[in-house]
Amino acid sequence: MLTIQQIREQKERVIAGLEKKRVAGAQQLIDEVLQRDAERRQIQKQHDDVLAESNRVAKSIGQLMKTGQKEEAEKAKAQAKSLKEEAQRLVEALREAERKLQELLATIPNIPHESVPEGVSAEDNEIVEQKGEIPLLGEDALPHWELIVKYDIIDFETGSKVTGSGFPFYKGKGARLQRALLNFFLDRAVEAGYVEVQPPVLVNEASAFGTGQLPDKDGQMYHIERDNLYVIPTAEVPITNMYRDMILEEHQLPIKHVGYTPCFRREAGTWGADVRGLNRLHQFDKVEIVQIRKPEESYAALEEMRHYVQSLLEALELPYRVVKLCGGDMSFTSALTYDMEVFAAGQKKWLEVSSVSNFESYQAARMMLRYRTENKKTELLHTLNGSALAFPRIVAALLENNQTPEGIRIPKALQPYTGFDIIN
RNA sequence: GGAGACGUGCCGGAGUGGUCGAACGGGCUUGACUCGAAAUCAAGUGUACCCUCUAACGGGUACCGAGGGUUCGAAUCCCUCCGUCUCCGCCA
Repeated sequence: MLTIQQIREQKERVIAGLEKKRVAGAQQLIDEVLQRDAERRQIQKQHDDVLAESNRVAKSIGQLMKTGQKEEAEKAKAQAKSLKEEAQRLVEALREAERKLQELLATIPNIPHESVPEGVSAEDNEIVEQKGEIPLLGEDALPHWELIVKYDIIDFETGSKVTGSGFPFYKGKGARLQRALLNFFLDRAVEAGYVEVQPPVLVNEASAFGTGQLPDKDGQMYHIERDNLYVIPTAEVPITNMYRDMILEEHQLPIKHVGYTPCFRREAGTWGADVRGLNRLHQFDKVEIVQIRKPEESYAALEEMRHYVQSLLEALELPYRVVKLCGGDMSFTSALTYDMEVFAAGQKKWLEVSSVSNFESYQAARMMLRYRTENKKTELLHTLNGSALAFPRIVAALLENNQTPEGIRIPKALQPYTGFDIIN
């Protein structure tokens, strides 16, 4: 979240940022935050003063007892008691003020980087780069949801029976392709300097809050009520939260991790004609990269991550474009996001396969993730992450773009991992 | 799942109601000594919030797994929860 210090010190910048993100009533929101903050400080001052007095009296009682001044001690006790009662009233008011302030702060999204374009929706996003040949297929080119049936490699109907819609089975070469992608993506990331981790796929409430899924995306996650655990929507959550409540030393930085997990999303109310087949699932596989950086390095790291993801798409010979999201289309927690979209020639659509974001100190503030600077100050770190990559839409594009009368060709880079060069 | 033990600062480890943010040792930082290093000696060494216009400095409050309670006063007593370890059970 934004810290109260940030809001106090850079009020105008914060308001302008929220407006760019199309937050309604930004000015009033920030005014309310500042007013609540002032209230809180005033109450805390009173509370601290009363407690300080109470502590002084309590200490003097100890002295009086030692020197045997019983009467004096009794008098002091009575005084201490009334101070204590006053403090108790104040502590309740203080908690209430803190709770209100925190609640309000938690609803404020991150503010965008200055380079983020103005805009309200995906149509205002800025295309930064486009690479690769868009394949010219004949009129008989099939979308992937027909190809998977034709070659019997992914089975949605059985998944519906066993679990529900959006939970497919991968079979035969389809399953093997998943395994190939997993190893391919992990091997590449490790070569690029990311340390592999295999995280839990269930996280507690504090972790879900730490990376910003709670309270903003409560309805998006599966929740296990009995144990109060959330099923992760992305590996970002457990991996970034490894460092929650930590003060890192400079020599530990930068931190770079890669992890594979299945991801689970309820996607309530988002089903429609344009999310057929693999385009949107409740369970899907993803390899995620995460970096934790000193603030002054984070934008260089973002570019590095973006180019790394591009190199994967190039290795897979997929035509893609890089899109910089506009203010209105960005996520709650992000300061700058690049989406990577591949062209799927069967459905003739661009599909988002990766989203690479710099959260600056937004997640770090929620997680209390800091480092000690050279002059021994503690300072919030910056967190970043990106998909590298999400499997289903990659598979969709591979199937559609590489279909031939003989079968579906597998790109060269993947062949050592699949053990075959065609699905037929 | 059952029984028991335990949870203190960067680490080890004291502390069973008052002057304890916390002995002692190690580590680390700075200084002295040295051509330099080692050894030795001395000093320092947590986090958050608040107050002082800001900052340094200073002052206050809170924090000894978490949350409650008892008390004028709790790391120390009581309750609940979480975690770790040992034994038994179960099991991939």
